[in-house]
Amino acid sequence: MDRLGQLLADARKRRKLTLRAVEESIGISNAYLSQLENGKVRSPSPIVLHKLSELYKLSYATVMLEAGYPLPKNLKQSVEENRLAARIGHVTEDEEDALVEYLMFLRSRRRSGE
Amino acid sequence: MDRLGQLLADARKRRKLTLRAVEESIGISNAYLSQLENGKVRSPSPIVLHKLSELYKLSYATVMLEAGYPLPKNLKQSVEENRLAARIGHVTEDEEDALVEYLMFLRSRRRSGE
DNA sequence: CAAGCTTGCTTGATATATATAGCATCCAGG
DNA sequence: CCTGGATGCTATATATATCAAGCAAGCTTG
Repeated sequence: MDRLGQLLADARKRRKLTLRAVEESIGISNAYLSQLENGKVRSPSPIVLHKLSELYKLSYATVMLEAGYPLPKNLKQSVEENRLAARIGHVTEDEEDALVEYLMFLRSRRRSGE
Repeated sequence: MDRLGQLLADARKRRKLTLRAVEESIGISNAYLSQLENGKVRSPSPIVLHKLSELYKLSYATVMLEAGYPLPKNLKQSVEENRLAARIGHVTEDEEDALVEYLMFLRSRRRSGE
């Protein structure tokens, strides 16, 4: 049930790194790393996991999964939604706000019978 | 800067859900949801974000990205442009037309100095 | 108006992620 | 031996995620 710790510890040893070497390299304290590897952390930050994945050359997705976090299902939905984005292209934040507001206006008008 | 909160708030309203309805639905306290939407949470758990994404029918990848978490590599790029779509949700073809037209209007007006 | 809801928000409490400091063991060289 | 560094670990402190309770403003219905 604590496979994440094992995974991280194995990977670190495979790379022949000490806890303090990792700490120096990516700025995560050796104390915390030790707890991570010994299963004493329930929900480490994805940012921590990402740094470790990169340093150890592990798949970030795999590590996230092992940590018990969900992964994005697939690109399907994103790609679908992307139709609008593709058509509109890049928008500034202000433009985005304006568009959202305008859309809500459009819809409220339609609902109340024009 | 607190775009995650905006994203989540917009999506919830689009689904016409109250904070307490969401709480009941996925077991995240309305108090915490409020803080989330108002940018008072720095690093919400991916599990929370996942539940919200599903309930609101948002792309989990987009939400994660907006929260400042890294994504598995191949996903990242395709979703980056997709913020607008996630915020706006599904639009009919007519609405899409109207939005594009409105955006062009916005831009033309700005270019001519007013 | 009053009583009672609904809704969003704030406050106070608890849990836990993460850091700093320090301990125990091991091993190398003098 | 013994001193000193390296290594993994523990203990304590601080920040912050998350919840339970409750407040304020707005509706609604009598």
